[in-house]
Amino acid sequence: MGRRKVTHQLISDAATRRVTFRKRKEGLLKKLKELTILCGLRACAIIYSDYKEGPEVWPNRNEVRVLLNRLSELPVEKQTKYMMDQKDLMTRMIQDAEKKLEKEQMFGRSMELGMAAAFRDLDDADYSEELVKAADVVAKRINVIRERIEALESGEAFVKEEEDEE
Amino acid sequence: MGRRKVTHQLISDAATRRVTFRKRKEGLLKKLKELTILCGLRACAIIYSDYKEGPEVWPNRNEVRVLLNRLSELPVEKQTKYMMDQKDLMTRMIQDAEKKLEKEQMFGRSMELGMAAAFRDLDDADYSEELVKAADVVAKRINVIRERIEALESGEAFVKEEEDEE
DNA sequence: ACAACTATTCTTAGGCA
DNA sequence: GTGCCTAAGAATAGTTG
Repeated sequence: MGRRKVTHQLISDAATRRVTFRKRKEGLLKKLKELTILCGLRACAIIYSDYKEGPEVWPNRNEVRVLLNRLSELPVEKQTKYMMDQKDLMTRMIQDAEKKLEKEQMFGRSMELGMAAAFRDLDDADYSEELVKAADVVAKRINVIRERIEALESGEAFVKEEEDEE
Repeated sequence: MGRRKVTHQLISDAATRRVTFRKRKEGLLKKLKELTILCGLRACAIIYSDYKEGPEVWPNRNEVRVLLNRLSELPVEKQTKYMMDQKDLMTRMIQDAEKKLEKEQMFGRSMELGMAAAFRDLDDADYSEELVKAADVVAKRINVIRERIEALESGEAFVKEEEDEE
């Protein structure tokens, strides 16, 4: 009953994960709506999931289009200036990957995509020294992970499918 | 001490509004991050405010680019299929406008922009009968609001500037 | 699969430094 | 303007029908 602490890792059970997705998505959009009302500003959100073919956008496609037009109109400097730090994302992905390995779970395509996106970032823009070092750490960790994966895939057959329902 | 009920209207004091913006934005992005971790999916967010020149994006510009590329690749049917209902947005804007008038607050540029976006939506896609009726109601209300504004602006001088700091 | 319920954790408005 | 604090209030994990 009630609620347990947030564990900060992928929910392993597919059904539970799906329910949590719906509940939290609802809560999230409520928060976003409140923010726009309370502070008198515009915002949009785009969420991709395996539960629908297309993305869910908020509040509507046109608002997204308008805001994105503004985004593309800005010079690159200003776009980058207000970017959130991406080191956090990489750290997160490493943790995810390691946890997945620990639990002998799927190491699927979405994971790969996430990684690819993070790395592409490093090629086409200038980043701080700190970030470059972080990238190096990431690269080394990934090699370790890949070796583990190869070992797992060649040696055993417990890499089970459970995702991609619907 | 503590916290009062959420009032669901624009915070009138600029300083308070700004603080609330920072706090809630932080909370919102935390929620978004949790969602992506717990449910193993990708998401991004874009927020426009008067507090920065450019938009704030999460988790980074490249993730936004990747997800938006997917969005544009989809056929229009599928894009629309998963759109959230926009009637809610219009209803909200009407309420906001009316509250602003009641309190003799600013009727600023951001309001106009929001309206324009909502109406443009009605031109370039097919919407349900119900939505068209809603649009009509909106249009009529707006005329009333505009008249009130003209009356206020010509007759009195209490329409004070308080926004657009920084 | 969803909707309601509710115990519990999490979020945050207002106050203070 | 920012950062910490804390209680009032909101969100939600797990459970039930």
